[in-house]
Amino acid sequence: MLARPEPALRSLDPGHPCIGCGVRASAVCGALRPEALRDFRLSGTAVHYPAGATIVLDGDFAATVFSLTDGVLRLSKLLSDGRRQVTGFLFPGDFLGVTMEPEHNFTAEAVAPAILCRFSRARFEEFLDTDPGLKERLFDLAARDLADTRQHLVLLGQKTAAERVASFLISAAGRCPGGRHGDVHLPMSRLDIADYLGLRIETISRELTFLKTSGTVRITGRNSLRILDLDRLRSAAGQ
Amino acid sequence: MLARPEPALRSLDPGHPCIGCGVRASAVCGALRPEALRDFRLSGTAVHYPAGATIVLDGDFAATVFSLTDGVLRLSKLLSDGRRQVTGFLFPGDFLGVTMEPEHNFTAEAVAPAILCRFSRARFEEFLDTDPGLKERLFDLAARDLADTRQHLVLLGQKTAAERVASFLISAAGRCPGGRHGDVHLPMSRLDIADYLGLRIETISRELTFLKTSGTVRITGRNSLRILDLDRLRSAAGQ
DNA sequence: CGACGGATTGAAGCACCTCAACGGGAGTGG
DNA sequence: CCACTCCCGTTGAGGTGCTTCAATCCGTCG
Repeated sequence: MLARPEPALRSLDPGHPCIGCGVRASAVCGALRPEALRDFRLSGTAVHYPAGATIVLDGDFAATVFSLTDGVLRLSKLLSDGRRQVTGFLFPGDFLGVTMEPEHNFTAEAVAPAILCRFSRARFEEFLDTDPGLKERLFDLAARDLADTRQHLVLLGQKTAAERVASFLISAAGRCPGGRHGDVHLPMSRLDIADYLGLRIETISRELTFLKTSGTVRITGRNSLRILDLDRLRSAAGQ
Repeated sequence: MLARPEPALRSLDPGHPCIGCGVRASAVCGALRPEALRDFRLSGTAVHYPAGATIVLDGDFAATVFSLTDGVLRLSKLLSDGRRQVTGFLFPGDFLGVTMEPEHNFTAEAVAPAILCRFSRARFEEFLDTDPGLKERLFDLAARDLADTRQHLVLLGQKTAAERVASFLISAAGRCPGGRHGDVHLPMSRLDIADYLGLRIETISRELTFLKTSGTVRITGRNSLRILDLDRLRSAAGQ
């Protein structure tokens, strides 16, 4: 079960509802044959969520799974007293519910207005049985998710505030859409970043201004910055 | 792909090499039919490691996968300057290499003398294709692993030292073998615990003595303790 | 323009770390 | 059997990195 190459994207009927989907190649759907994709798409419906909306709640029965086609989601877990750990962010092409567990084990909320392709889980499982490639794709996604989460453990358990912020910017540059020429778009708030990195918003702010004054980055807006010195940022990230 | 009940363990030939394996029911092998199990077992060999031995290294090509039949393993990731994050511990019945990725993404070392059942990955993948139950079992294991790791994120990102130690003891009581009547066996060193919890050994020590003086636990040995007040420990764990 | 919410900056506090000394059980050699 | 040693764990005292609390800034929207 080696990571296999992206399946070639075959041509679709002009009228196919997935024809305009910008994430078809990278999303799980990309693993499907065109014929299967039609059935697949017909079994799912596009749903819109405004910024701040909750898509699934931690502990909810997982009656549905989603493919994110547009927007950004924040995944988080809450302690009883309100402390929140953001476990990750989802970007277009990402799948919500990879583990196919009976209950979701995190809360998913829209950071930016989001469009998702929703499937009933029962229906989705039928596709899993029909199309072996889809199952393998899902397994690969879970494996990658696990590797990313372990890296996140290292960050939270061992890294300093400066290293956490630098690491975050590097991974954001790689994952957020629009990461050309060192331009990084940060759709989430400082509080989201803080809860993701296990820090306070003031610390995020201080570390960002330090990176700014040291000439490592240029803050180009509330939700955007440009990496000026990637080498320095990498060494600041502590590996 | 709901978590399915343990497959009933069918009777084995008296001469079968797996007949005496104490973890057959709970390990991945439990998903196999007796006929398949025989072939399976013949393709794997039992290997012994002394305490402290390295089984796999982070980044190593994953030519083999393992099922742990006896002992305890420590999984960890290293930063370049030597800081170490222990991402988890493996106990008898656990599988090493669930994600079937081309490279291991953590180092696995024996905390206590360990016996593992080793399989070539290529051979193991053949079994995956033959026995659909095995593949599902592996997926379920990966899903549980991911859920555990996310819970660990919450611990490292949000919890205080006292909460981390209490949480650790509770989960150790559930996972370590021999956890009757509140007796908890801690096969790993204080340093291992510290690196698992993102703390220093001195802090572990201080929190344990606090739990002792508050009457929550009784330290019965260097590697063992007894939980006297589980309710108090639970509330100390912060959920 | 004024008000609001998110972000930044500053000053003081504290949780955990660092450094250092001590203790105690296991193994070894006499 | 005891004495020695080593290693791991514990305890203490002082330091620091991040937090907490509070004030200010700034872009957005009415």
